[in-house]
Amino acid sequence: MSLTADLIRGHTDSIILAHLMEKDSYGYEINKAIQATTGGDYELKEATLYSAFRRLEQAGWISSYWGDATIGARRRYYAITPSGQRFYYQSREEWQHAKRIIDALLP
Amino acid sequence: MSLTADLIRGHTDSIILAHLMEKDSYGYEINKAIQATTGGDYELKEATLYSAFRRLEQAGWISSYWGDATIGARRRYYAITPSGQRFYYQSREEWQHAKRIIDALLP
DNA sequence: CGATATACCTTGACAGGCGAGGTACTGCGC
DNA sequence: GCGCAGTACCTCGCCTGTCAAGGTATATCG
Repeated sequence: MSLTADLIRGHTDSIILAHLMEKDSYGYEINKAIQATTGGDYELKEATLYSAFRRLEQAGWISSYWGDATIGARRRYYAITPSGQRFYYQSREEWQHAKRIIDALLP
Repeated sequence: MSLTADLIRGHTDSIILAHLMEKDSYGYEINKAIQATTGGDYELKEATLYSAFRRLEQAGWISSYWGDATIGARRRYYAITPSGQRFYYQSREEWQHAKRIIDALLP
């Protein structure tokens, strides 16, 4: 929801990478998965999602390839790279850290 | 630290309000308090702090008055308003919510 | 045939964070 | 007496991430 959007700002990259840790995926599917795991409480806006893909690919944390487009709309699949995996683990630790800090500051 | 800066983005307002819940305070002191409670792990940049004050005052969540400047540099004190208190409690709940969402998305 | 769902993408505006720079006063050491 | 560190405030302008709005194309179902 829009309520929490500002607070989750900055976590988009990690959230996307988390899904790519499981398996290669594409934009639409990732977004559906996020909605599913949060029970509809959160979703990425398309513009946010695709600008994140561009950012992540430029950083070398993901790579992309076109899926088989013999049927249906073509899909651009993304795969996480080794450095992307390292970045993900690091981001998760930073999240744990940030969480502790914010919890300490909001008594 | 710069590491967590992006992740805490968006929590500046709540963090400031949290300190004003205890007592009226001024910029410099609030920042020192944040550094103290986080053991130096986090600090607000001055520009961030003062732009937040402007934002919060415009929103009617805090009010300001000049402290006694008979000695030392003058201080502008800030006090939280009733609507600011309501906003603070609401923000804290939203943080709990956002925390749950992010935890669910970063397994 | 039109609506809906899938699936992608771009543009441009906006807001928050912050580096860099500035002001002014006090107290300390040399 | 002078410079420096600490206290305390403030502004300007850039950068980055988000997202509303708009666009494209295909498959399915009634």
